[in-house]
Amino acid sequence: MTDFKTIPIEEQLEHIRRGAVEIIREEELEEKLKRAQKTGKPLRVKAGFDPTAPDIHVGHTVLIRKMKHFQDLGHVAIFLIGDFTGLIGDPSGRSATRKQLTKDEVLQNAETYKQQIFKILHPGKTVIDFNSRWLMALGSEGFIRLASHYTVARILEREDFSDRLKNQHPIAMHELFYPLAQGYDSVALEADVELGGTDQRFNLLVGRDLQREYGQESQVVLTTPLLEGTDGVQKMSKSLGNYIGINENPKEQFGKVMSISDELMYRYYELLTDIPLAEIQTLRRDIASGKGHPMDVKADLAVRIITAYHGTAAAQAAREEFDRVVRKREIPGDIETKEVSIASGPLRLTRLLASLNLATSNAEAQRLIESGAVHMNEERITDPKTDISKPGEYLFKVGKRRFLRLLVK
RNA sequence: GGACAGGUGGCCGAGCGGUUAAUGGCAGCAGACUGUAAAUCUGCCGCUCCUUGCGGGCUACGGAGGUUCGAAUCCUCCCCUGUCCA
Repeated sequence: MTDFKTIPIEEQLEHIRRGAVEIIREEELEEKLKRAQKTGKPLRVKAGFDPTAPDIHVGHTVLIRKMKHFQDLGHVAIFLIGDFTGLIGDPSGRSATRKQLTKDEVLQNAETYKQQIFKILHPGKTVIDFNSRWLMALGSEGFIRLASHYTVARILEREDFSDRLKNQHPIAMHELFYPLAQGYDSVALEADVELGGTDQRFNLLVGRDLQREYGQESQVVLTTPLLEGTDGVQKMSKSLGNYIGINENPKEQFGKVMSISDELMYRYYELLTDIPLAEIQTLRRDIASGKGHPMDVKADLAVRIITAYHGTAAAQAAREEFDRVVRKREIPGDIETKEVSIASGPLRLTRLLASLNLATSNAEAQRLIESGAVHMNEERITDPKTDISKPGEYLFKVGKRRFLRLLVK
């Protein structure tokens, strides 16, 4: 078995560096790796996650895949669920305080996490922990004592805080404690390395300082980029609706990957696959010279991503379905069928579309019809006053990708 | 505690007594085109009713009242945020 005890340090570093934005400090990492090799003791690599959002999208996987890289080298990955920090909640804004999670909900969310992250991580090599274990035990006295290890000026250095201060936006007291709590996690776990998105840089660095304060060797900090969402501009997030969920069905995932811009796909290649960087460069060159076709390259990317979560067969099927429905504008293989009765009189199409969830409201249905988006039995409907008055089987198509078979009785 | 500045549609951000469901941008949806749900261009973008009309009704500019024929726009009180002073 090859792992950190035998793999040359330089090779390990190379593996770790891929996709990393910053490693603070690389010399320290090298030292830690050398020591691990000498003592046979693996590094403890920690990354924290929010307990309230166990819906993982491929943006999160950039970080999780980095954990996997460490695991591949034989190190220990600690998947830390921030149930304590999540308990306090981060209102940031005037909306209602985030609801507190019960112990049961946290455990349930942890299960959901496992079910998703183990598509990437090795279950046997992953430690899952909860920060309430030690942060709860601190008590208010311990918390204030913890706070004495850091100064206000240093906390306010955080860009996000100083910006808000400058722009006259609110900063709640408890927000100042977040970096401290997170930093203390590293102390409690005696972490050698902490991974986080670039937005976490400050918090990760606080961990280094606190470890030193508590007489430990400082962790190495490795930041990963925040992946742009399908819009190509903003970071991927569920609330912006520009995400690709790893639990989504393959067809949906395929479409979403195909919807990213040609430029963005190289970034996805780099951060969401393990294809060597040199090969990605070749793909780019081939497309620029006309030797390769961006659509095919993008479809390959989609297949690779989907294979990881649903297997090869499902990925291929998704590709074929996409070819059929989107490229050739044909009818998809399996269409949902619903039934409706006209016993009480003819049905106005607009209302029907809304009730079938093919449109969000009657008004929306009318707009769709007026813009030529609605097809019934392969014929475009242009009259918003259309009624369905005869029984039979109808095939509805709304836009390019919403299909429904309707049995009218 | 005092003085001042703010709170507008999913977000950002105009409007500051009347064709204002509210300019513009982003996001979203649709159509055309295509090499894909890329790019580009165009249209739409609160809900609802019908006799589908530059139609009717309802809801909307932090909250509650008030002034006015008429308010997001003026007044009063309250809530929230920030700045400065104490």
